[in-house]
Amino acid sequence: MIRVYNSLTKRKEDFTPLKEGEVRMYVCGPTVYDLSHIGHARSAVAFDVIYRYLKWKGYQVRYARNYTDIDDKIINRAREEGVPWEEIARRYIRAYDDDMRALGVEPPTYRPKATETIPQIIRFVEVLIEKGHAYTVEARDAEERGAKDVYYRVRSFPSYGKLSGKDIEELEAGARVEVDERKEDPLDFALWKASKKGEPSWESPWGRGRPGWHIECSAMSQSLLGETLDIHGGGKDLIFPHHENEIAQSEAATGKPFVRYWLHNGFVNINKEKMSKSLGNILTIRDVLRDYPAEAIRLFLLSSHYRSPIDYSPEALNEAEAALDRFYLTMERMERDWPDVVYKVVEDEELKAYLEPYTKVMDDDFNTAALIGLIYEKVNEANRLMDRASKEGADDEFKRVMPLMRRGFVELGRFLGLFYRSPEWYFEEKRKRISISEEEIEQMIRERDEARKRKDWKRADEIRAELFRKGIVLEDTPKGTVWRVK
RNA sequence: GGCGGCGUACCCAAGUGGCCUAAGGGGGAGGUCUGCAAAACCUCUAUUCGGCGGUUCGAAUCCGCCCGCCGCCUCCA
Repeated sequence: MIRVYNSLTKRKEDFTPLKEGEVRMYVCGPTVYDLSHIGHARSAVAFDVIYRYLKWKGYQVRYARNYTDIDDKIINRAREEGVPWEEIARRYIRAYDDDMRALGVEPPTYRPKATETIPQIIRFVEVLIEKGHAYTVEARDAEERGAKDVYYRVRSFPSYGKLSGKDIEELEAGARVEVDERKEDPLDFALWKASKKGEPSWESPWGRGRPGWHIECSAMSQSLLGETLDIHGGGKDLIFPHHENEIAQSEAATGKPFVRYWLHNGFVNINKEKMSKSLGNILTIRDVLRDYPAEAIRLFLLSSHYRSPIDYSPEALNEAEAALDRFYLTMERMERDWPDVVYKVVEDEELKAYLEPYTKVMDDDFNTAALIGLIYEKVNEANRLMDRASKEGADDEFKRVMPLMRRGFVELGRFLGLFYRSPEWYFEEKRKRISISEEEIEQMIRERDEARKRKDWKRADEIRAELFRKGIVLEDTPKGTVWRVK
């Protein structure tokens, strides 16, 4: 039984999807007006693991993650650059997709765009008006005469505030939004905005206009996944007002519960501070990808629980990379030194029993941090067993356990998106980061071997030190000298 | 001001009533191996979980107060 922390009830609950064996999940994707940062990566990776884990557990999962491709920020950006807004949206959707691919994030089942959901959005707004949850007002500065804005009537939804724990009266009192006399209530939010001159617009019953931000998620999730979702995710900062408003829209329109389990991921901080444009400490996914292997970034992100804040630092990424090296070094040793043992086929039942402790921590609110801890205990154990076997020979227990371990790593890696490569592939990738050629390295190693044969330790150590400066580590093994990237 | 979260070793980070006399990674000290290293392994590095009280047979885990940090309340992953 999977248990999840539900932001709505603020408790961990047993996870039972509405329809047995099927999970419908929706996660708020990016507004595509700029390159995505490491915080977007965290959200995407966290829900990627949840998605994969649910599938791995045997659920049939339908997962939607949207692109908000129409928004003030996109329009502003287009204006600044003097290009059509569509171009901005297209450019950053592509950039986001590239980043996700680099990070090994699986594409969701559906990737809807707001601009491709306009008819559903319009229909949704109409329903809200029909049911008395929305009203139109005369638009200001509209391009088209007589065009209307549509607002959601927050007071018409009694449980408004149930997700964010906010009290409508207190929100009212502390409202920082500028007063707009056309609105019945300062808290009312836009469902549809009449477009101004030069803005993108669509035909609607209220004249040419464009959708508000919150409505697109309600409309997209409903049209793709139905009226009640099992899981809805996003960053913690979306709880209010975005997700609160989604609930108000969807539940007012359908009369049914919108979401069974609300999941929210924590932030990536830099020096304990939230990343923000104003602080100028935004770190794009690309920035980080330039300095570290994508898998190390994933390991860093998954080494903390998804709800906790994590602090980004070069040291933290270096540690993640070192830990990954350790894993692949061990895997390499297993496959290279004990091929007859580790590749032995393991029975499904046996594997299942072996993985039990691992799935137990994942079942507990997707605790990837604890899982990674367990994996590294096994890395240690694998090395210990191999140390012993190489001295005393491989006994039956060794032959039984080693294939399970190898297979276990691979299996767990399937939903973590980690530990799934061959060691050759992993180290090959690291080699791309160094400037010295393999021929040069081999040449220097041969030279060093000569020196070693002469017992010219001084010269041998010089060569080793020189390679080290170039990012190459040498290891003298009984089978000869091997090298790898630092 | 309202709402929410966090504070575990030198650093990162699990654990949230008894498997904890507290995982895992990094770092440090010593050792095995080695020409010396590296890698790997072994031992050590929190009798203690921000502080003070309380509940309990039993608390890092529950409750209260205090201290410190952070987020949301406006666009935001």
